[in-house]
Amino acid sequence: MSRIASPAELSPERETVDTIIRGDCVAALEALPDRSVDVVFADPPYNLQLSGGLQRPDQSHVDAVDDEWDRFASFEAYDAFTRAWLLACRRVLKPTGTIWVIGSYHNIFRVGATLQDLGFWILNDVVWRKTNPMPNFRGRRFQNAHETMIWATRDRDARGYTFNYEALKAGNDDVQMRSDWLFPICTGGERLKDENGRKVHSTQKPEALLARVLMASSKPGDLVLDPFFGSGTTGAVAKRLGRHYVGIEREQAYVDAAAARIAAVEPLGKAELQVMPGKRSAPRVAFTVLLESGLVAPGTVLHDARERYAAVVRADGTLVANGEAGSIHKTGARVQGLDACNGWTFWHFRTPEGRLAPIDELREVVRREMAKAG
Amino acid sequence: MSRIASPAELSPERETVDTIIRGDCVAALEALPDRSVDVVFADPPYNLQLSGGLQRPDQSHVDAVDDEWDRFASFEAYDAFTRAWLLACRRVLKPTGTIWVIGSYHNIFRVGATLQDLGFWILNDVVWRKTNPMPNFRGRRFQNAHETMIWATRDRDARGYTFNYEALKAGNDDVQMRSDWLFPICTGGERLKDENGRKVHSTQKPEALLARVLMASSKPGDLVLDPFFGSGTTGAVAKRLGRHYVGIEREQAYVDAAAARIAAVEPLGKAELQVMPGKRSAPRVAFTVLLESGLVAPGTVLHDARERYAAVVRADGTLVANGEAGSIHKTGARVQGLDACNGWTFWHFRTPEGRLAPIDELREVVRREMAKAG
DNA sequence: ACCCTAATTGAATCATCAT
DNA sequence: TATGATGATTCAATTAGGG
Repeated sequence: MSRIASPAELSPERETVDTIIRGDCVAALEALPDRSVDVVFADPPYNLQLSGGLQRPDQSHVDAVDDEWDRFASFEAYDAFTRAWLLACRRVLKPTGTIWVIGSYHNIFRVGATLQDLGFWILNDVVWRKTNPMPNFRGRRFQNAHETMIWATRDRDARGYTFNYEALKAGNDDVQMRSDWLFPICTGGERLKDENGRKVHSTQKPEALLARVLMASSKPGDLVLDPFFGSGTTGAVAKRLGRHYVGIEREQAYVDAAAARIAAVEPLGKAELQVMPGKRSAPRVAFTVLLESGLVAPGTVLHDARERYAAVVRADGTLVANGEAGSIHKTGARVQGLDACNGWTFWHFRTPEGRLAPIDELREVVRREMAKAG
Repeated sequence: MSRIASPAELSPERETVDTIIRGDCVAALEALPDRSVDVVFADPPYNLQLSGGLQRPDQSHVDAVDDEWDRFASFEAYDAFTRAWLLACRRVLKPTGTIWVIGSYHNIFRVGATLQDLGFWILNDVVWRKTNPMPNFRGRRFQNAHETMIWATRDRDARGYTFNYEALKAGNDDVQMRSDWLFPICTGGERLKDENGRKVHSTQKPEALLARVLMASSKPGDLVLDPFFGSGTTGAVAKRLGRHYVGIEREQAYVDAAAARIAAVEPLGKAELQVMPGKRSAPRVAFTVLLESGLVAPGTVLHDARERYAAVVRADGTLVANGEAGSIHKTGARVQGLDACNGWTFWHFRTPEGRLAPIDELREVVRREMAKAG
């Protein structure tokens, strides 16, 4: 199922979808065409000031020294590395695409500032609260019980990015999804182990986290890029949710583990993957269509829900209230003394049973008719 | 009780304790001696970049932060401002002192990176989760339900900073305090209002938040500095908790309001200066969590208790019945022809033993898991 | 005094399409 | 690219007011 490739085999002209590219992230990204990716999910290394030392953008090793100048130099090197991979991701991101980056306080502030400097526009920071974080053993700090994700568009004025607001709300007891998410860390059967029972990757992310990220910000069939693929959680969840993926990973051991893992994933069926659409994506229906189809007769009197206002429907699809005519929206706004109004939900008609119902219900009737007719 | 001073009256030699200094933060800090402050709590301007107005769905106007003090020409200008006040704070901070800075995604990444650049050493980032955040009115993003605080020492190898680990743990059901805190925003009687009933300051912080900050990272008698004093929450809480304070504030109106507020504060007796337990989080479980955690698989068919109705679970956390999708509650209501329905108790799944059980049982499983995180 | 409903409000980077 | 029309969109808490 998932192909493994080295950068040399790939070019923007060749198919890279559902592939793990082995190699350095910036170099490997050259194999991807401009503006081809819908969502980037990145879990970059933050081996900052730690025993492992720091890598330059060219992956050469920086000697860890505790001098003042070196500390500065180290942050600079990390920033340069961050700039390089973020710029490469930005090139391959569609104008309507979004990027997620996850990190901890060691690196997330530098990543966030760099994102802003490069022109990305932050939509949210989202906190992953861990149900079962590692305790603080020394008792010298608060238990580090969360990580931070930044969600951003490519550009400040980006329009048309995917956010499945309605579906998230419907799955969240009908209240909108907040910026703090609670999930367990990755343990148990989900955690990849090698033949000696040791964990394959030190920071394997839980699939539940990626599932919410991808359900929120992508559509079935979208292309998801993970430039630090690691154990392949992004690929596994993308495949299960009917999204395409490209993963980039330097270490052969991770590549192999991820490929095997993804191969075992069974994608969900089309029906289960349908995302609940919001009204925004529904076809537009003009008020005149209700008249033309006989659902509303000229001369009908419409009211607001509490019958404080009234208006009469004219044959041309306008409403008249207090002697002035206008669209359902304009008239609704005018009678209330407001700037704007959604006439579809404001104006009500009386049903045969005597109930007062919004004309939006009639629009729904029309939409169902339209759907049947194709 | 609290003295108000202009910088000209002050010098490092004169006593500045329990004083509000009116003036620019960097200039006013020159009045303070080197290494004299135990804790800095800073709530700098967030550099919100609001383009236009915002209306609620009912067309009422959202009173946004449009204060002059929050306007910066560019990220560069904001960074220069941040460097300047952080450097000034660093000079007056004791080698054993710590600094807190609060912000949102608009500014906190730049603040955090600057802290690191200047040599501060981050101990934790702490998330303030709001019980009652403002909604996202247009449904284009996640509800912005938290702010971030960074807690840092003056230097990388700082020793001897105050962290009342045992006291915090004792007040937290004997488990160590996590990095995610839950508090309501500042409203009601605590919120300072002017004679017209309008809020005095657009971003007044809750006293509970400051109380936990100061109880965690300071001792009675310590000196707490707030370089952006605003309505004086830091001073009020410091006085109540038996800490000394210095506040710096540019605007006379804020200075006056803060002075009056602090004057009315009654300090607690020594015996009462114990940690207050945090409010436990309200256990809300989204249906999507059952999917994300694998307790329910997409495609599962749910029934009511008597199997008169059926619905299919989709990956986005919605149910489909008779071709229409919606939340567990909405769908349960629709199939019964009712206005409302508790989907958790209405919809049932078949257990491995063949028993029909409400999905509420699965929610209980998740709740037990989540309870660990508060 | 009490209950129920309505109104108000909070650090917010909050639309899209046709012309 | 700018303008105007259409029409999509809110949660928790407190406070005020009516009965």
